[in-house]
Amino acid sequence: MLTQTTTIRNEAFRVVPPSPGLPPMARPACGAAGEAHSLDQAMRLMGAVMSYPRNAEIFGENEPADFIYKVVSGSVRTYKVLSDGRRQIGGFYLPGDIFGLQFGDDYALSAEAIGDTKVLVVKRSAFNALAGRNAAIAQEICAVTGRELRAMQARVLLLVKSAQERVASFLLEMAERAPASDAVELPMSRQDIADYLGLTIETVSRTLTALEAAAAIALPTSRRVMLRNRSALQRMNG
Amino acid sequence: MLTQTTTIRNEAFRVVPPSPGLPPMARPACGAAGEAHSLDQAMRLMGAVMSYPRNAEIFGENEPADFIYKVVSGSVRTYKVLSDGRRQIGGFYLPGDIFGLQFGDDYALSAEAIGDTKVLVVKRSAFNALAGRNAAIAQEICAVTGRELRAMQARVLLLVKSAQERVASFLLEMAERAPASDAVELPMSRQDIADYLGLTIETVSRTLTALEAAAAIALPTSRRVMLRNRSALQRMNG
DNA sequence: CGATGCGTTGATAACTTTCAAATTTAGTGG
DNA sequence: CCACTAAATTTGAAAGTTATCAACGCATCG
Repeated sequence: MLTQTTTIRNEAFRVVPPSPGLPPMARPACGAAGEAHSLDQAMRLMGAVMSYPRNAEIFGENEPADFIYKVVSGSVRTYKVLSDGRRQIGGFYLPGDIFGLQFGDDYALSAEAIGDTKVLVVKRSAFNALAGRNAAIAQEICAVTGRELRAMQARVLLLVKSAQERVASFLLEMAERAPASDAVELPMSRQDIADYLGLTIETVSRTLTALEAAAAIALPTSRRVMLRNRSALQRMNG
Repeated sequence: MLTQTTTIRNEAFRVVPPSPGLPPMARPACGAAGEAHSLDQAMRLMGAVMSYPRNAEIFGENEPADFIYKVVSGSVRTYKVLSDGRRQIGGFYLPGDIFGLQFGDDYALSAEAIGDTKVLVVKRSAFNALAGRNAAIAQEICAVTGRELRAMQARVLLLVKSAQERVASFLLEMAERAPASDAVELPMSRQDIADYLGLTIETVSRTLTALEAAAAIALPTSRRVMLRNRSALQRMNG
C-alpha cells in the first residue's frame, strides 16, 4: 500500500495514453493543447491511469489525501472499519465517477477496487491550482461535492427504512447509474451490499428472493438483476 | 411563512442592534467599520436578527435558498417529511451554529424553531459576494461545509448501529456541543430525538431508562441528562 | 476431485415496533 | 396559588422484523 502510493507519486504528472481497450470515456475527447475547459478533460490531461487488481487498496483511511480519482473501468468501494470489526461501505463508484474528494487533509475512508479496475489519478495540488485559475472547473467541482452531499442525505433517509425499502432503493439507484436501465449488473458481492445498507447478507439475499417472488425483479444470476416492475420498487421506496 | 420571508427580505441588509438580553456571542465583538475579517463578524455586520416562536417554520423545503442562518439563542431542527408521513430530522442547531448552507438553489430540508429562538439572517447573495472578495472567509465557509459533511458521515455510521449505540452517541454528541459537558440540557422532545435517530419515542425512552439503570447517565428531569459514566457510553459507541 | 468462496435457505433468538395504558409534566384559567 | 386540561413521557405486553447460527447448493480453481 505504501508502495502503491509511491508509484502514484512518481507518475502523477505524466500523461499516460489510454490503452486501446478502454471504454470511450477514457479516451481524450479532443487533443487540444493548453488549458482544459472541462473537469473531465482536465483530469485526463493531468492524470495518470493506474490499474488495481480485485480487492486491492487504492488508498487508506487517514492517509494524506494527495490525490483525486476517477473510475475509468471496473468499480470501487470506499469503506470504514468500525472498532467492533463491522465494516460500513461509504459508497460505490462506477466508470465516470469521481472519488477521493476531501475537505480535510486526510482521507476519511479507505478505497478498494471491487474487481480489476483502472482509475485516473490526479494530484490534488495540481487540481486545486487549476480550480483556482478556472472558475468553470471550480464550479464543476462544487457540483460534484454537492451531488456527494445530496447522495449522503439520501443515504440517511434510506438507513431509517425497512430492509425491503433499502434493497429496493439500492436497486433503483444502481439502475439509474447503469448504462442499460432495466438490466443491472452488480459488480459487488452480497457482503458489500449488506455493509452498504446496514443489513446482513442473509437479509439482503432473502429480500432479493422475496422481490423476485413478488415479480418486482428477476435474478438470472446472483450478480445480474432485471427490473421487472419498477413502480412496485418505487412504491416500497417510501 | 410567506409573510415571514417578505419581512426578512426587507430587513436583510439593515444592521439590527442586538437586544440587551442576548448571550455574549450575539453582540458584536468590535465596532470596526468596513469589511469584516471573520465569518462571525461578517454575519453580524450583514445580518438581521429574527425571532421565531416555538415550532415556527424558519424556511420550507424546496423554497429558494436565499438566506443563510446562524442561531443566536434557542435551537433549530431541520427535517424532511417522507411520503409515508414519517419525519426524518436532518440536524439540530444550537447557538453559534450556522444552518441553511446549500449547494443547490432550493433548501433541501425545512427548518423550525424548537423553542423560542432568535437567528441571525444573512442574504445569500451578499454572503457569496463577500466570500468572493475575502479568501479567509471563503475558507471558513468551506470549513463549515466540511464539518457538515463529516457530521453526515458520522450520521450514516450511527444509523447502522443498535438503538443503545445510537442513543449513547447522541448523548455524547450533545454533550460535546453543550457548554457544560457533563450536564446536558436537551432542547428537543423525545419525538425529535427519535426522528433524528430513526427510532420510535418508546425505544428512545426505554433506552434512556436502561442507561440510567446501568448508571451511565442520570435523568433529573426528562430534558436534562447528567453523564455519569462517559467511558461506558463511548464503549457502546462502537 | 476436493477445497474454497459465495450465495441461498431454514430455525431460532434478539431486538425494535406497535398498541395500549399509566404517569408525569406543562400550560391555562379561575 | 390551585385545579384542571392537554401534552409529553414512561411503562407493559404482544407482534413483527432482522440478526444469528447452521446447513446446503453451486460454481471456480488448483
